Amino acid sequence: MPELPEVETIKRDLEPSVRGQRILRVEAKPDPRYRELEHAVGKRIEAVRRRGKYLLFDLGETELVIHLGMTGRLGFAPELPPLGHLRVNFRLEEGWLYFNDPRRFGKVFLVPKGEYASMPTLAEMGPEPFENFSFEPFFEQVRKVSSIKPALLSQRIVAGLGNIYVDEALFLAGIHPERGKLEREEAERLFRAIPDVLALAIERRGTTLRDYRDGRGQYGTNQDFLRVFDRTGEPCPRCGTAIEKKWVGGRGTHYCPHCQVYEKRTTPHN
DNA sequence: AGATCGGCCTGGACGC
DNA sequence: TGCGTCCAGGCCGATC
Repeated sequence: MPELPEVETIKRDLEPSVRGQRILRVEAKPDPRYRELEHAVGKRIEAVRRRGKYLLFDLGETELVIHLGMTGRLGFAPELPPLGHLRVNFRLEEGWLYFNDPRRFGKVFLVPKGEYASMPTLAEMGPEPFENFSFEPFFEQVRKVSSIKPALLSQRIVAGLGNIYVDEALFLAGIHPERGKLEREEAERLFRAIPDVLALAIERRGTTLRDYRDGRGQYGTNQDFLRVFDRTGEPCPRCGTAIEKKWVGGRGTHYCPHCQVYEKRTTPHN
């Protein structure tokens, strides 16, 4: 469910509410997805950060790592909301930090600060698209991949893209999702498109297709601005050709068959 | 070493 | 109405 823009929105919503508060109690059923949480009791939340799609709560020597999976929803409220799948509840000094997750793909781990061995994707996360993202290392990677979409979903080339924003960025860059071995000009377009797509989605507080809510339980608005994702059969906003859907790397993939061709272009695009 | 596939879960949409 | 099937924003480990 949540990709970088959604997680960033939640982070910005929660930080001012929970920073400085002590964790008084933790409620969670025994489950390998919710690990070592008893050690959070008594700790103060010193800061809230985001890395890719992961939320990191600094508790001093330890760190609370939360990944929302597909349907996870994290929020802060004076009282626990009446949600049907509350998995982990943190009682703070002034309210509750709650984690609701119907499908239980999410994870809540307490780890020694920076110890991410139990979460390989986080441990091997690529650069943040708004911080240390630079073109040449990006090009070095994408010039070698066999298929660009699965490569971007791996989080190793750049952090934070999921199924929605990969499709949107590839559309904006005019690149077919299965294209491999990108040339420099394609890589340049994609390198620009990634932060563009993500920044606009953050401004719009994320994309709510079904489950996503921000840190206050509200919808995002970016779903109204998607160009290809979930728009199968609708006209391409650039050329009018019907958007197609196919399976790439096991994920439903939306693209314009006219603007995003598999072969190398012989004429400059846009 | 890299790519691919199934598994993890529940709920909603759809077809009959 | 009810039932079966398929699909979903992500990650991980096994296998080729």
